[in-house]
Amino acid sequence: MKTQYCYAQPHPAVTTDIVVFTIVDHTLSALLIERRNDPFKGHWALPGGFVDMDEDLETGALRELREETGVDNVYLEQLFTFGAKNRDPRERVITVAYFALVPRHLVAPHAGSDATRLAWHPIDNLPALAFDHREIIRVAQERVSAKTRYSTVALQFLPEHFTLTELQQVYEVLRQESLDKRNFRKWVLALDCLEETGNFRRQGQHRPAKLYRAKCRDKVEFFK
Amino acid sequence: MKTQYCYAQPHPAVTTDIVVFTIVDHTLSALLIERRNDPFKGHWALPGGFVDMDEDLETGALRELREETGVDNVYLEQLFTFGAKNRDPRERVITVAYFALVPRHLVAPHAGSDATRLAWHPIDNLPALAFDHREIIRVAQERVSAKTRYSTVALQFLPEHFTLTELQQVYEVLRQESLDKRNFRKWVLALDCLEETGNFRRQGQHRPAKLYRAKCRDKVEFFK
DNA sequence: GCAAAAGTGTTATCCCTACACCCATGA
DNA sequence: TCATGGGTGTAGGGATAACACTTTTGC
Repeated sequence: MKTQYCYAQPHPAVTTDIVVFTIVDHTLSALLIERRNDPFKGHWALPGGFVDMDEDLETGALRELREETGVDNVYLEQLFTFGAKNRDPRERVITVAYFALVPRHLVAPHAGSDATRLAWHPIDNLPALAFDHREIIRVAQERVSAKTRYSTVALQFLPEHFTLTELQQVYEVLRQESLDKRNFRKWVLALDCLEETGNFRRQGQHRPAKLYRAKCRDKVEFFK
Repeated sequence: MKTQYCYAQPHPAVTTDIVVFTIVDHTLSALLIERRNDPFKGHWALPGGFVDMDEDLETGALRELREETGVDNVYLEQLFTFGAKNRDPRERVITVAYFALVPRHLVAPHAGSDATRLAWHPIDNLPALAFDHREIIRVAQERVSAKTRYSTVALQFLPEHFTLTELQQVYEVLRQESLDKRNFRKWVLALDCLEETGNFRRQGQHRPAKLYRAKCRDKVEFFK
């Protein structure tokens, strides 16, 4: 006999979905999984899945991320909860959406055990998406862009050591505008969140760049 | 035979809880209901309840608010989803928290049909609260305070017509600091969100105050 | 006429913006 | 020596912050 879970009142299913952002080739990109089953078979979707009864929401999101993409140890923040009554054709599903920011090259996403396809997609050229995932990505992008204006989230896109030019490029991608190099450096150094590592990156036939590190990595600070 | 709702996988219960804020006597206050049943019988709690299967989340929050407090037609915004695995001793309950901002005196909250007690409580002097509702209120307060810095949410605490002094008091309560009258007026008028009604409020033995109105009530705008 | 809150401008300071050239390296 | 990106300072303008007195009313 099949196990059943019964309640006096109807209960919705609850999932987490995670918008994993990174920057690929100067473009904000999201990590998507190709669905192998209906509904939306063949469409791309956000990593995510059902919340276990004995895990917190954020723990569930991290677990899904690890299981489905191999991505681990990243910045994660709750985004919004999407619960339109018909957003899933099967049953009532409420999803608590998160976004994660990861440094490109530092994480090597790989499909989970069911060997689904996994790929980075530039957010301004997304394929057909399952459910309301396009809307979720849109909201996530807005949130991340907004947060670059009053916090240090942008650092989460970079590995431990980075140059100021790399950091500036992150800001330029997120804010969709080019920034003045001198003003950017003055501003970002005045935040007092960075420190020189003392080392340099030498690449190409030009002057080596100073490497910086966040004074407090994994703590996003607010300013203004 | 009792109706049962059965699923192949365990499902959590999903509720909405609403932090209704207003300003009473120069103090930010939240609307609370005294619980008449266990768990937390006799403690105070946020209005809220289970989401119906055929209503959207925000619709559910508005319905609960109306049913339990009589509050209707107010500014409502999703806050955060709280889903710690043991936050409700009965079963797994995930709550999508909202906050509402209401003009004092304009809404006349009254207890719902079950005649529970209902009262405004200053947020810096809260009674014993049920579940994690104190934490939810804390997060809501932070969010509202933060939003006054870059949006016109503060207008939602006032009725249609108000004086600049009243508006300044709202800002002072939310930002917990006193503001310079001349600078405040210059700043708020420069936002170009207000217009004079042409009428005056005369009260007390002093010069009457010009009444203003939001150019676009019920649209919260961002600036900076 | 007096108490009480409404209303109103100017100045100094700080921050943001615009802008151009020298430096260190590898080929 | 040349090509390439790394690195640096200053001046002007706009926004913010500090600050005090006159106006209108009810009693």
